[in-house]
Amino acid sequence: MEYNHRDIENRWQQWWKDNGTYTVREDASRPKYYVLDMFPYPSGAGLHVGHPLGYIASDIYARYKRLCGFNVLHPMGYDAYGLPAEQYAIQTGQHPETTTSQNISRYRQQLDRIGFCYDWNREIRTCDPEYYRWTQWAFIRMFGSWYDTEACKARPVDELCKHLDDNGTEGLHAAGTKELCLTADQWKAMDEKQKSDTLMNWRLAYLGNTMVNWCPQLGTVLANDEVSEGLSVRGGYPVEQKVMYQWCLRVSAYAQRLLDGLDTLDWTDSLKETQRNWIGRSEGAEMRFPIDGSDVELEIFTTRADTIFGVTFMVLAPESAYVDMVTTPAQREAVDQYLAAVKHKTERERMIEKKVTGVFTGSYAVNPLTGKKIPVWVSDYVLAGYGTGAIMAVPAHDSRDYAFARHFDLPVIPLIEGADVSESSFDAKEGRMINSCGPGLDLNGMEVKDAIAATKRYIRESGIGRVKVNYRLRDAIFSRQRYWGEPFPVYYKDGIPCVMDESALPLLLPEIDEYRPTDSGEPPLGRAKAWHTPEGYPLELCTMPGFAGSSAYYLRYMDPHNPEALVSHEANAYWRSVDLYVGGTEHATGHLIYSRFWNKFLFDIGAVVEQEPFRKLINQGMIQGRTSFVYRIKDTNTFVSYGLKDQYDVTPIRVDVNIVSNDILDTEAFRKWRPDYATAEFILEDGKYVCGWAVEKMSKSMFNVVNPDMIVERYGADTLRLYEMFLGPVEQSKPWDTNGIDGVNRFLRKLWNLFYKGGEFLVDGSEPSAEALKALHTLIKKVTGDIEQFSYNTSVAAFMICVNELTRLKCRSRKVLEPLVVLLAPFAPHMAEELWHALGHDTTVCDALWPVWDEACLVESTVQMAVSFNGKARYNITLPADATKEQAQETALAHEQAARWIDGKTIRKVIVVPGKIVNIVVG
RNA sequence: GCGCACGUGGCGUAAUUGGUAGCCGCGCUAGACUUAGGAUCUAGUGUCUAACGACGUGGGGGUUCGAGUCCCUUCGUGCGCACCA
Repeated sequence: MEYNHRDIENRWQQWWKDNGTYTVREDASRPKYYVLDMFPYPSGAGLHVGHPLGYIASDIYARYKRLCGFNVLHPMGYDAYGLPAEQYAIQTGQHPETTTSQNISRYRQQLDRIGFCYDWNREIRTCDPEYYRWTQWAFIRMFGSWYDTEACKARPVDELCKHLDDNGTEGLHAAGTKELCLTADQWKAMDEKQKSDTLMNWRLAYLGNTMVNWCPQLGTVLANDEVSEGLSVRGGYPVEQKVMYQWCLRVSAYAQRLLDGLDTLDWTDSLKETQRNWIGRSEGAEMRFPIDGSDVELEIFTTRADTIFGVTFMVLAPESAYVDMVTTPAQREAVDQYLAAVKHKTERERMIEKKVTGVFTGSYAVNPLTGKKIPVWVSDYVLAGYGTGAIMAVPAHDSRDYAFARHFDLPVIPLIEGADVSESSFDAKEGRMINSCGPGLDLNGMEVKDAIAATKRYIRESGIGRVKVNYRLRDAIFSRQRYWGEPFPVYYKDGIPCVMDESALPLLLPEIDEYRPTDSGEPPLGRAKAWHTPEGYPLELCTMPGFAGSSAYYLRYMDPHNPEALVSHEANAYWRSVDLYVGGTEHATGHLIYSRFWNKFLFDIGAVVEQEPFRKLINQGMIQGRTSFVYRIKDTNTFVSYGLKDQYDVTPIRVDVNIVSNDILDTEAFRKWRPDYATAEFILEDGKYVCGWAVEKMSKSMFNVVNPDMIVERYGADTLRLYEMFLGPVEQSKPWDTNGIDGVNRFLRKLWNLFYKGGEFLVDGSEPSAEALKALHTLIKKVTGDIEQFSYNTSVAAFMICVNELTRLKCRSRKVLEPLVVLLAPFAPHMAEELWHALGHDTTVCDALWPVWDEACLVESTVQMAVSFNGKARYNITLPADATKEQAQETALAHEQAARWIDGKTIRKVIVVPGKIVNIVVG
């Protein structure tokens, strides 16, 4: 019987389905293991060859853990809300739900063909009301919570209200948008609307006027991680800054815990570093500078309080509330002009230009240490969103301040001995302080480090400010002006935002006739009929962002059909958290921050038992596409082959990789590809049209998407699985190519031929030779170690070596081949299952026992001999079995010679290579 | 600019973690077999050399009996943050 992948794979996929092989139940008698993939967004292009890279890696691990006796949870679902489906809906009028479920069926079909061990009974979709009711539920709970910065946890808003009733803000330690100061009487005197507005300052889910990233083309706001270099990550449209009244999540309250938690995680250092960067903790001080001749005090944040004697001006962010307060009538016009100019520039333009701009407000601040008057300026190099939106400028020791001072001819006072500030600032935190003496504080002669400490102490004692930790991490903007997302369980009662009762969930996404914003500029939900509560209060028109549904999905898999809770306490206490999470590194500052935040919040309210959602994380590399190009001669419909293109004036055009083979274009298929090209002419080289190529991200718009279906069809799923693993380390990105796939396929056929020859099943009960056993046990040892380290490429190589060896030995022994099948099961489950049953088993290979290697088999063919050296040290040397006496003596002699180097030191290890000595390790 | 990775044959990669550099696969070369294929098998394949041999892990330097691996420096690539005070 020949190896027929189609027959085998179809048959066993059906069998697994019929027998519920991958159904998982909680089982207290076995240890649990939770393996999770980042669930995909079901795009219209279908699954491409890059998706399965991570899925295969996790599938191998899940299957391996099961063979080792763990009860493995390995679920899959869909991140179903998203922009592409909505944009498609706007164009075609088709309901996003329709296209989304079509795409999901396609994904499911493709996934099934690869033979994953998912428990599909646990499938979830974020757009399913039975799922998103728990997203809405979490939002309601966040709305009803505030963050106690002393207890370091979320607490119910009722307790906050009680505190305000009793003490006002006195003794209140709460993470808030602003520092509020209220007496109990002031609080109690507020009406309902005022109280609601005030509480927004502390709620974890709150409505606030915040600077948002507004994308006009998409008609919606975006979170910071959805914007890159001033462009939207999805679509690449320009993004501008704008103040809007939006729902936000107070992620910033958890900044320190998100930072601390990283130390407990088994993630790569680079990913942790990325998150640390994103959280951006910096220790510094907040200081107040009074404005001369006014009651206003400017509050600034600095990490270089030690440079306070070098402050020669102050700078405000254009959006800062201080600007209005300190601008003098004489400067009013100039300032307004500047603000208008800044406002017209997008963030991207600001970043590209990097020109020094600014305007004087007319006011002077007073340096609290020297009493000197210093001018207050406005400039867009100061960011409104960081610190207090105002800075003290120290041009001698900050390059940005330096550039500004030089441009506007402001004084520069050097504060560090020997620092040359004639050409540029001296930013390093080292050296001895000079020019730094004033009433109450003398830093002269101190090292910078000590000066920072001394200044901090002074600030605390003198009351001119306070030591403060600042984070770069901002609150997450949670409103999206879109249709295809979770509706907020929020209504407005006389303008006061209220959340719905949990018992009323889910709040279903209403049907609308068109998916565009309304003519009056309201979000699409403004088109919904009867979009109000039974009492007639209007419902929120925005929907939640993409990360809402993906923030707690891993919890729902534990208990996917529970109508009472997101996850029952029992299920959560059993599965706890994800032991292994596999996904792309692109989620480092998005999903992986939000999920950790969400989980910590759920932990605070007692809904889950673990502080961190993902114990270990592996980032699979991206499989890039290899885009093919054709070259059209300008203003013609003639295309010139790659080698001749330099002779013409050409435009490169991307062409569908599926009509290109080995860089040769199928010209007939090209003519049929697009109506424009039906009449295309070609200038060929050697009768062929050669395409150019480039490595780019695999995406539909680049026409470089390769679907796994063709590979599965031609070579089978087992070959695809092995090949994707064989390509290189899972973490590494690489362009897709099929150059080595034949080798992997050949290996599977060779392995098959160990069991079958000419249609006959040849495995027998004979005793294996020592060599065959050695080959097997070497493999067991290697593969077991490799799987634990996700080094699958070397595992596949080890399989090849073993099979080649067994083929050479003509080994047909069941004692070798049966364990081999078990080892194969995680990698090539279909073939393993087929062979397992051929060996006479009637249960699945998934329930077999992972073999343990026998060290004795590995050393059996070598002999151990003891060599003593000077009577002081004694150690073992392993020589090959066929080593001659002469060789052994030679070895001993070599030791003696080597001993001259080691002179009195202890011998730790001796490494002997067959025949000759290499070295002696001494300690 | 700051931070984090990484750099090995024609290609993808490996190296027991400081111990024979190049495992395994692709490709290539030669041969065998054959109703000829996108099949299978055998041998060879880092560079230079007719050969002995020498050289070889981006470049330079160092530690070590011994360095792809550790340290310094330089160049190059990728990723993250980026006017964050």
